[in-house]
Amino acid sequence: MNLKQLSLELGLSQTTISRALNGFPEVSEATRNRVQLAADRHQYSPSTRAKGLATGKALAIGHVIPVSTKHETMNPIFGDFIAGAGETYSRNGYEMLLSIVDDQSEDDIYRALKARRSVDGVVVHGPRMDDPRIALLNEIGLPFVVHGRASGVTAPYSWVDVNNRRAFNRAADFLIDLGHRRIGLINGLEGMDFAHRRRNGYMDTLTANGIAADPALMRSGEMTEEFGYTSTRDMLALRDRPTALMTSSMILAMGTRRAIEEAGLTIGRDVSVITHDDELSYLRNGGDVPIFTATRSSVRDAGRRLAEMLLAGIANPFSQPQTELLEAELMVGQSTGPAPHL
Amino acid sequence: MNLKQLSLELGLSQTTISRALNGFPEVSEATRNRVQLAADRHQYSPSTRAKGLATGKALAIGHVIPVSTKHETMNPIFGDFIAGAGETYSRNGYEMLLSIVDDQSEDDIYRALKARRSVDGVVVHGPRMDDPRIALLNEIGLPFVVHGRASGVTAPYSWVDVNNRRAFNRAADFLIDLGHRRIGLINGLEGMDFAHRRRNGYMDTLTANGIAADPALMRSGEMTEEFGYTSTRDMLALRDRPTALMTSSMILAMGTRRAIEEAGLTIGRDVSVITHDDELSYLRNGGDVPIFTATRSSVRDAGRRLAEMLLAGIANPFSQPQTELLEAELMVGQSTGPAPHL
DNA sequence: TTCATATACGAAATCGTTTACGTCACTTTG
DNA sequence: CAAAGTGACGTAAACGATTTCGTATATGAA
Repeated sequence: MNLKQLSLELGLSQTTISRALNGFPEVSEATRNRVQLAADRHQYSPSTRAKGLATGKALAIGHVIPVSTKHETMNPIFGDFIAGAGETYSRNGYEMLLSIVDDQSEDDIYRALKARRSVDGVVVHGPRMDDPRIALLNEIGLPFVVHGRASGVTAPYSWVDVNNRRAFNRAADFLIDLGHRRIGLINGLEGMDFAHRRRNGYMDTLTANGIAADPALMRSGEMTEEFGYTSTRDMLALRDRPTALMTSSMILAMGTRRAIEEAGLTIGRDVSVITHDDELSYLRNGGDVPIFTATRSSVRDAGRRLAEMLLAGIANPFSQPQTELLEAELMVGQSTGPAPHL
Repeated sequence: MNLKQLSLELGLSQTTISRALNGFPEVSEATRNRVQLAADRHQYSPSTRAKGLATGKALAIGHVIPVSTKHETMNPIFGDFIAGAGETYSRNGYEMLLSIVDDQSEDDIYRALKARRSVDGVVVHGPRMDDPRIALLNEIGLPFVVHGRASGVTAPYSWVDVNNRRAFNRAADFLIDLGHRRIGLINGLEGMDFAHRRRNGYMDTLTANGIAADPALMRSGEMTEEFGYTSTRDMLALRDRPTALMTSSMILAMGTRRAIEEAGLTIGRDVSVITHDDELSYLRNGGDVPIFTATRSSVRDAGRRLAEMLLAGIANPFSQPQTELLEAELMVGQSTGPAPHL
């Protein structure tokens, strides 16, 4: 069913029908009702393509998901993030376009999305330090919001981020208050901006408390269970082993737990663990009492906020870049306790 | 840059340019090169919307991701699955449209996708038993392939699935060969078709070996770590506790491990565990030697195959429904051993 | 030379909307 | 009562491609 067919059936012009359905004032309530009824009856809904052509808007947002070519790893937070964003999109009549792309050829994708005019804006996932994508998107003039930030990029841009530094400050503080002095960090890949900020938060707090950061206690890599496991296992094998560990994700923390238990130690007693928790729907951190003490911030919520910000920016093209810094809560769970006397 | 601008610059008609770029024969090689060069120079790529309008194809595939309204849970395999499918799409010039939708209002989404003509076909995720979506899609005439199957649906339809029944047959057989008789099952939600098939595989093998299935040893629910944990904890508290457990996902298995270790038992000695492993990129089941003995089948690969099947079906509208049954490998890891004498 | 046949290109319709202008029949106003 | 609004609707031109017919020139055959 299309406009022409409807217009024939109703004996009205396509113009009137279009206006009636889009809520324009220059159409009487009587005919508007008549049109609406007929449209419902035939389940008419305008062709996105034709509408897009006519209006010049795509009514779609692009998400470009980088997949590491080396390990083919896809960030597990991604699912929940787009679940949040998708909510906002559909509420506003937008569609979501997904591009999976290896992190080599990202540039081309953004250019192509712009050239083909298939989206009105994009979300930048997994920003790295000095991320070149921000300059690129500014240059080609495609509206965007970054999930996270890119240290080193001076140009203004819109972003939604968790206060990673503060979160890891507080986590480290919490451990130090419990008497820990040997605190390890198992972090995401070094080039990722969030990992950089978390490490800074961790190191600053250590330094502020007169603790020298020990490179042997700092690991960064792809955030898999396996990496959490091997990192923890190696650190626990040190003669001067850590009494506490901070990890950047629940999945890393699960690997950490495996290594701790395999070493015959008890989590929360022999080794304390604090993890960052993105509140992934399938990885809930326990019920009433969290399993892991964690810095918690919902990535799904971040998706919602970011989508709203992007849509607002598109609706109002001359607005200034917006930013939003989400604070993580520190949830005390069963995985932390006073430092043991070794 | 659009066709008209290019045509003005080159002194050719839009027709010729379109034909040159789309590889039609009625254009001389000389002008084809000239056009190609100019197009490259200006980074011209045709507007998806205009092209779609003109050709009647959307060059896009829709993925409708159901999110359980009750628990807001999103299936963790989803990310890797679309990573696989996305590869195929971009290789064939297709885009991927994502709709996140609560499992109530799925019908409307399919109808809307059809009415708005925004996709050429859709992927059905998470089929349930007697899933009504298959009849719906057949009725409205939108090409589709199901990831999984729907027991009870008699109409033919295309699908790609893992041989869940066989996988759980083999896993149960393996445990029985090791001497286990009390074998628990921690499965996905009862209504999900895959869960049904896995349970059948499990029960058949038990029955075939003269073991009565015990309802106390069978659990099904949302496949979270938490559910794996509580299920295992409860089963281990039984006076006649299981010596082996089968779980439907790595994440469940991690919860299972937590409960086993918390109970002071050792995995692979006191309690054996076999899990199904979808080879999620961030949840690799160990390195050379798998952590968990597992029935393994790559969901990313399934995504690739399914996307190919769907595109083929769209290219050839009168073809018969295709099906593909992927076999899972049994990988022996460290989580299984001979049944202990209780 | 003439007619058929490629070869290489162009004009214009088409896809399904939106939207800038008309238009026409009634008020309303001075 | 004529001019000026106003309310309700229609005409036709976009939007940016593809595609169906043409058409002009060159080539070959009769």
